[in-house]
Order: sequence, then C-alpha cells, then structure tokens
Amino acid sequence: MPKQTFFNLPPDKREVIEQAALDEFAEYGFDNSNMNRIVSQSRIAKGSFYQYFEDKKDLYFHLIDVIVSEKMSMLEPLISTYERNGFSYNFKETFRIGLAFADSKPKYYLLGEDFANKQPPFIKEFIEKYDPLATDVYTKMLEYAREKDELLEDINIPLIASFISPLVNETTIGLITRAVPKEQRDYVIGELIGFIERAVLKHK
Amino acid sequence: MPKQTFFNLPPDKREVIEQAALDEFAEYGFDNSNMNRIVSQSRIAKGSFYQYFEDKKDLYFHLIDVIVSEKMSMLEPLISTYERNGFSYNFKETFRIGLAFADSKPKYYLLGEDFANKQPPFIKEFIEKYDPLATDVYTKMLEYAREKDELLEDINIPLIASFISPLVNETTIGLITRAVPKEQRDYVIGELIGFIERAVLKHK
DNA sequence: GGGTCACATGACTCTAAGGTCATAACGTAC
DNA sequence: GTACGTTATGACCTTAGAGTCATGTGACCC
Repeated sequence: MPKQTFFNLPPDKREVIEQAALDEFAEYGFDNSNMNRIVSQSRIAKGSFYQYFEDKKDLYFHLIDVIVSEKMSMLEPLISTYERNGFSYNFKETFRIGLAFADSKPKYYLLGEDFANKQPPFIKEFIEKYDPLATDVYTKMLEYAREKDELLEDINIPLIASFISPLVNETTIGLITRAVPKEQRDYVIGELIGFIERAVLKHK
Repeated sequence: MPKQTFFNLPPDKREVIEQAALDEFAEYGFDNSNMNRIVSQSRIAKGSFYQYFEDKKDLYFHLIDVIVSEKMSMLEPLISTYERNGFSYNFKETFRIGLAFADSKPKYYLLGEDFANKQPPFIKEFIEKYDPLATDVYTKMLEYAREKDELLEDINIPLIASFISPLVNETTIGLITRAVPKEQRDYVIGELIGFIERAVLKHK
C-alpha cells in the first residue's frame, strides 16, 4: 500500500507518477524496470518517491490494483446482466469489452500480463526461435486429421493450432507445478482432450 | 554458443554444470538467477565458467537448446507416425509424452516456461490475489449457460473456465502486441468464439 | 627438464540500481 | 514573523552480482 502522503498529493501529480511507472513496467517488466527512469519521468526527486511508496514493489502492486479495478468496473455492468443473456452473447461481449479495455490502455494490459509474459530485449530472440516449434506440432496433427476427414469443415489450421498451444502449455504447467495426483490429472487431461476434440472434430 | 572449451570438457563435468544451471534457472528464473550460486554448485571457479561460456545468457540459451532437442527427440518417433493415426490418438499421445517428459525432468519444463511464467517469491502473492478474478468471470458465464440449458451435459465448469482463461488471455495479448488490423482481428475473435462454443455448448 | 598449450582459480574490479538522509522549501496557524 | 507540520530534494550510501585478470597447475612433447 502506498503511504498516506501519496494520497494527499494533488490528483494530477499522482497521475503523472502512475503514468511514468506504467510506461516503465509495461516496457521493461518488473525485474528490468529502473527507479531512476521512473523518477525522472515523473519529474519528482527520488527522495520524494520514497515518501509516497514503501519500495518498488509497492508501486507495482498499486498499479495492478488500479488496473484490475478499472477493468472490473468496465465489466461489471455486463456481468450483472449475464443471467439474462445467452452464453454466446455473454462471451462475445466480455471479450469485446476486455479487448476495448486493452486497446484503450494497451500498457495496462502489458503490465497486467507481465509475469504471464516476456520482457523485451532478449526474450524476443527466443520466442522467435522456439515458438514455431510448439504450434508446428499441432499444425501437423490437424493437417493429418483433415486428410482423414476427421476435421470440421472450416477449421483454420494454423490459427486453431495457435489456440491449442497455450491451452496445452498452461494445463501442463498447472499439473506439474500444483503436483496434481495421478487420477485427478488423468481426469484433467481427459477433459482437455474432450474440450479440444469437440472444438475441432466432426461429430460421429 | 558455449565456447569450444566447454565441449572439450569431460562429459560428466559438463553435466554437473548444466545440472547446476538448470536447478538455478528453474528455481529463480533468468533475471533472479545468480552466477555465484551456479558456479559454487558446479564446483568450479568463476573464472573457469567464463572460459566455457560468453556470459550468463549464453548459458541459458545453451540449456534451452538442450531441452528443446531432448524433447523433440522424444516426440519425433510419434510425430513420424501422425499420418497413420487419428487425431485423438495423436493428440493424446503427444500430450502424454509431453507430460512424461515434463515429469521426468520437471526442471526442464520450468525453465522452458520461465518467460511464459513467473518467478517465485513475490509473484505468488500476486497470483493468489488476482488469478481467481479472471476465471471467475468465465465460471459465472458457464453457470448461467447451464441454467439456460445451453451447456453440454458433463461440463466441469471450474475446470473448463480454467481452460478458457489462458486461451482468451493469450489471444488478446497476441492481438495487441502484434497490432493485428481490425478485420483480421474480428476474424480471429470469431474463430476463438466458435472454438469455445463448439467445445462447451449443445449443438442446435 | 624446460617449453608450450589448455584449462583452473578466486580475489578483485566495476557498475547498476535500490534505497537513505540531512537539509531545504512550503503552507498554515497563531 | 515565528513555529510546526508536511512535502521536496538530490547527493550519497550500499550492496549485489556480473564479469576480469594475473597467476597457477598439469599434461604432453622433444
């Protein structure tokens, strides 16, 4: 939590600081962010900063709070009508609003996704090198399925492969890091497979 | 690329170094890893290390190379039979092998997912705080769909919500960071929605 | 047994960057 | 206009940790 001093500041000054921090974190991620840059962008002295916040982490968490609550307040009106509408509508609208939010504040999104994501410079090389490998496997799989006429008609193979890839990755990581026991794990895998099959295969 | 010196080393010495580096990166991630720990775990002098590798990054990339090629060599026999088998079999087997790989070398996986992932200490607090929010939205959506009898019978709502969440996130990030133009974007979103709907909704 | 080459060593250097502190400026009250 | 609380300042401190270098060791050759 920022110190009281921060909340005593005139709003526009606060915003300048938040904006500078946002720019920094969105560009460099937490680990590679730099307090000197943040402070000079904010046009405040370093000492001042430490009168507002405990430390760098405090600032970061504060930003996340701001972002999450802004996003939630954009979504809330819709969420409160979920009950009245069909799944497709709800999903589409939620996605649309989420995307609109991300568009209007791309940096918010980048920051919010920082951990789930990559810091700039050298990670890029990396992604470019290895990412294709992962989706390639699914692409192949889908192509053969098409040859065998198992696939639904208008499946865009590379695109769908790019959907499957993170799904499988996240699930795998979840299973490993949470040390899910064997049976439960088989269950999760079964569900995931069912999920994907329903989405891409013809129904018998 | 590691220097020639590294490849001249007796294999077991090389492996000790690789193992130490792996442990370190898997536990701390690249940014928070520490050369002194790696070096002392490897039981070599720091100076020696820098006779083997250009720098820390060089080591990291080397490990990734090792991992990717090991994983690929585990998958290759299967991939070469994709053509002969059905999608379900291919998918299941690929997943199974991937998971077996991850299980046998959990650290490989953690390292490979490092960027796509979170470093230990303080990120955990974070995830615990905010992650539920995201899947919650989908959970709600699915619950209402069930009430309306739109949902397929044996959908495990929280689990499926946990599948949807990374899917949407990754796609959103992709759209934003790659600055995909409007029409193409609508197309991607449409495909994603179709994908999910086929996987969770009853067919009309 | 000395010369050469490849590898080994760890104390040391160097720098980046987070965080501090003594002091100044400002505002409000009396 | 003096006193007190609050906010501002930036030079400075401190530490962590990546990377270096001068020197040592040992294998092999002639």
